[in-house]
Amino acid sequence: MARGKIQIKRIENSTNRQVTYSKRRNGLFKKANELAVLCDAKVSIIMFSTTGKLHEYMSPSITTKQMLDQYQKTVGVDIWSTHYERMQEQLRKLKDVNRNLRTEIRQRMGDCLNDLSFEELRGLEHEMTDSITVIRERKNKVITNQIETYKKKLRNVEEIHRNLLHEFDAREEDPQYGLVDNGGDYESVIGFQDGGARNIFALRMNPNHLHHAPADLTTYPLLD
Amino acid sequence: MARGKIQIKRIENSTNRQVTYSKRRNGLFKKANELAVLCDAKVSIIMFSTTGKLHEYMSPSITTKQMLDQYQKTVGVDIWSTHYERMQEQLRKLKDVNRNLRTEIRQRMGDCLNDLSFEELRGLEHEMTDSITVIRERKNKVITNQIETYKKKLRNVEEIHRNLLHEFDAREEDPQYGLVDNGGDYESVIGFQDGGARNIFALRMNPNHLHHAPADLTTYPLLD
DNA sequence: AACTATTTATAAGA
DNA sequence: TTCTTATAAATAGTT
Repeated sequence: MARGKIQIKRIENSTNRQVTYSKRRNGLFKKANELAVLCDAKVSIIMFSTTGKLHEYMSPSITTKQMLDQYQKTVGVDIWSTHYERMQEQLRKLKDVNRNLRTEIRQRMGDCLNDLSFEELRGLEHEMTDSITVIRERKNKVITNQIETYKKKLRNVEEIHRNLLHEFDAREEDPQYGLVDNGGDYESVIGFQDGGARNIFALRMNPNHLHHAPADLTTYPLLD
Repeated sequence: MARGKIQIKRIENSTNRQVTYSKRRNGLFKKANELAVLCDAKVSIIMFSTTGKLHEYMSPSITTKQMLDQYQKTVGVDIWSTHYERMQEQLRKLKDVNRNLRTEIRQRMGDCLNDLSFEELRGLEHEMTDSITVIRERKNKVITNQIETYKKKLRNVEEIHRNLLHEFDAREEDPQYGLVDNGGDYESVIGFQDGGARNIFALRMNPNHLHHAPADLTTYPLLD
């Protein structure tokens, strides 16, 4: 628009195009700013050059996000919907899976059996009976291991006890060490063994008094 | 910029401001289009007037969505992250819940027992034993009901059979009806009872040959 | 919406 | 990139 009129069509000379892009971009942003100030409007310009470089203008006192949120609200179409779609699908699938898992657990707890056929009930009973066998074996293994551990600890404590008694006798026979009396409280020495002796008696408690609190299904919210 | 220079500041006269907004908006869009064509660039202008009215310009051959997607990709996802955050949190929670449910089922199937203490194993065993009782009761109720149903159907079929025989005898004594012989295939009549008679024999099959295929845990993907 | 005096933008050259 | 400048384009105020 100076030194000669030009056709409005793509500038073929690359350098020329680049220069014009830079000059006109500044002009456009200046005009945009004047418009925003003069008319108290919100103006947003986003542009990409051929090479993919981003330039943007925003009215004073507004962020890009505010601008685009308002745009979204005004147009009424959710610009970001496609970005949500995959997530929403994922959520839906997870909720389904969740429901199925929950139902399966309920059935294994004796609830929600009304939908099961005779064959399914037979299978479930059979499977659970097998599982209980496994659980019982594991339980016995655990308790056996525990008892073994306590036996070893007990043997250890007894050994220490014997040694102490032995040393005590030796000193009694040789008065040069003098006689130390702590009231015969050997427990205090045994106590150093991490309370092992005490726990042995704990095993004699009636196990029926130990209560198992299974995880409540309601502690896994479905998040609807 | 004609007939006198103006200050770049908000135009107080409302009508004047409105007119200027309209004129300059057209000018801005024209400039934007020239720039887009001359320099082969993608240009997007979004603007709101004081009254909230929306006007927009997009380069030829690009949609608003493409433009904003490219913008998003260039700037980074930070702009939309707040939109995602709640969903992502939801997804994370659901996956956690899912994992817990899965573990619980596995334990009830006799897997993953290594993390359980003796008390927990005892509780699980006890609980499952109780559940099996419930399942067994339900199973027996179902099969009892089924047997009752088949008994009724059988009685019904026998009744029909008797009536047919009776009618057959009556017609044999009264030749005016003529003699109809379908080869003695009374099954075809019994068959009308929804195959009931046949199913009765099905019950005599060795139930051990019926196989229960429990839902495979792997059919509930975790969607990581 | 049209006109037009004037300002502003800018193409080409340095 | 920046400056210059002749000229095209935009537009403020008016009709």
